[in-house]
Amino acid sequence: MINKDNVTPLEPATRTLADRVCQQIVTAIVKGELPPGYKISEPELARMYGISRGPLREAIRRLEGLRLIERKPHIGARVVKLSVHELIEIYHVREALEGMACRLAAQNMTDAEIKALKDLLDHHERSVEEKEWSSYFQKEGDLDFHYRIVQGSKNEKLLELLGADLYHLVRMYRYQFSVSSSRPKRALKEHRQIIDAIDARDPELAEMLMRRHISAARRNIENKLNTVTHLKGEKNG
Amino acid sequence: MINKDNVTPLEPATRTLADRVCQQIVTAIVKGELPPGYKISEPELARMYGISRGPLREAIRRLEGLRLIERKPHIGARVVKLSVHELIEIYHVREALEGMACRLAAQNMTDAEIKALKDLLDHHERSVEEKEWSSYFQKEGDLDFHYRIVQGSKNEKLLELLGADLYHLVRMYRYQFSVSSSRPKRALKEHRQIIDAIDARDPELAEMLMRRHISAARRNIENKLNTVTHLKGEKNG
DNA sequence: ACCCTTCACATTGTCGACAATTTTTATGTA
DNA sequence: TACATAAAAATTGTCGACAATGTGAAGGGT
Repeated sequence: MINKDNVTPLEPATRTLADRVCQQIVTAIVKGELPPGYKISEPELARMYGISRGPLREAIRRLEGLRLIERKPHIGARVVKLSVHELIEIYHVREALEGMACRLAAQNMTDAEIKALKDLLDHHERSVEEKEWSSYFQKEGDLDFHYRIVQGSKNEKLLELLGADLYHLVRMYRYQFSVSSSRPKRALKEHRQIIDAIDARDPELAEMLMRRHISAARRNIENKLNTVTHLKGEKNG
Repeated sequence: MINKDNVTPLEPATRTLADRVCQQIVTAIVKGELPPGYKISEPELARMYGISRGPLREAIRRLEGLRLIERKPHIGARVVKLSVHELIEIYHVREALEGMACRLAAQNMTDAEIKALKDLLDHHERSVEEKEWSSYFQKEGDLDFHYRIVQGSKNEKLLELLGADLYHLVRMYRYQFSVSSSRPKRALKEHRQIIDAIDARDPELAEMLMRRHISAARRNIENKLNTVTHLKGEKNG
């Protein structure tokens, strides 16, 4: 179930053990190496990452706060189960939150940040043409764009909520079902419209375009996944 | 600095030590018994709550996720510092999130829930008349109302974000500066308007009223605190 | 064959001790 | 007196061991 080769063997870099291992586990969960519903065995993970159970348990408590695992006292922790319903909920919340972020970004983003974001879109466009987006754009590039908009809103709380609690889950879904196929080109076009509205310092238009963008993504997911009826990773109950 | 009498001496109730202590610390922080900027000493707190450092550190990791303390590796954890700017940010986020929640509540709340919420407002009104609201309504009653609306939205993610990440901080602010004085009566009136709109199953109106309600509360805070220029609890740097 | 009880095992929860790092204190020099 | 250096104390990070709880298998009774 778990491939030890995928585990970076504890780079003795910075910070503390619990922090590093926490980040490693986040990545493992997002990429599906620790599949949904998987029972977190403390001895097993501790052995795998070469640390003691103390720091590992601290990491688990942090993962719990990130809503990536669910824990029951005296029973154990499991990787969160994915449900279409929950993903749809997240997209509704993103619509409200990122709509607001986009409006604020049109007011507060610096010209330099706007320029950098346009350059990023150029890079995305080249990636799409070179057909390498399946590995990058589809998984990370899109959230890069959204994350920068939220940063541009200059609202720290907004950044915390979206960055810490929602984007991990979105990335998780994206890695596990490869959603969006005909969307990328369309999404890129919508991204251009959004950054143009921000560049024009038009908050209302920027918010409206972002809400429509996320709403379209949500409907795309609804259509794709309602036909499948239920999900892939139904093992490990 | 810390009054040991305020610490419930470890009720051997349910769950695990770390969970109970975590909840106790949350309350202590919200009520200001652990003041903003206070240095969390692991040995001190462990002795105070009568537990070992192991569970306490897990609790601290959880507190960190709740944004109630900030932690630096090898240095320690401190209770978050309050800033007017941050509080204003939170109210902006609440405007977007609870506006959405209120719209959804008008669609998804059951008749029984609406009835119960109206009863709660009746109770609040009596409390206000009996002048006992300074201890209850001002601190907890208002958030009771808002929390139930969010519950009524039937969106779990929304409930998590507001309940886990924002309301603790709002309660913290409320306990520490006693904001809102002429507001309660006005707020109660606005609450009635909101529940009426929900009862009428009018999502757009409900959202608009909620946004206006939170926006008014935010402006009230801005006016109150901008004149004071800076905050009370500036000790414990 | 089915179900309940009991016992052994595995896992989670908690603790005290040691190692690593930071902060404070003491000391000597300009 | 002021400042830099270095030793000392305190605090955080990590570990291994023990206790408490939950899980599952074996055995006996209906």
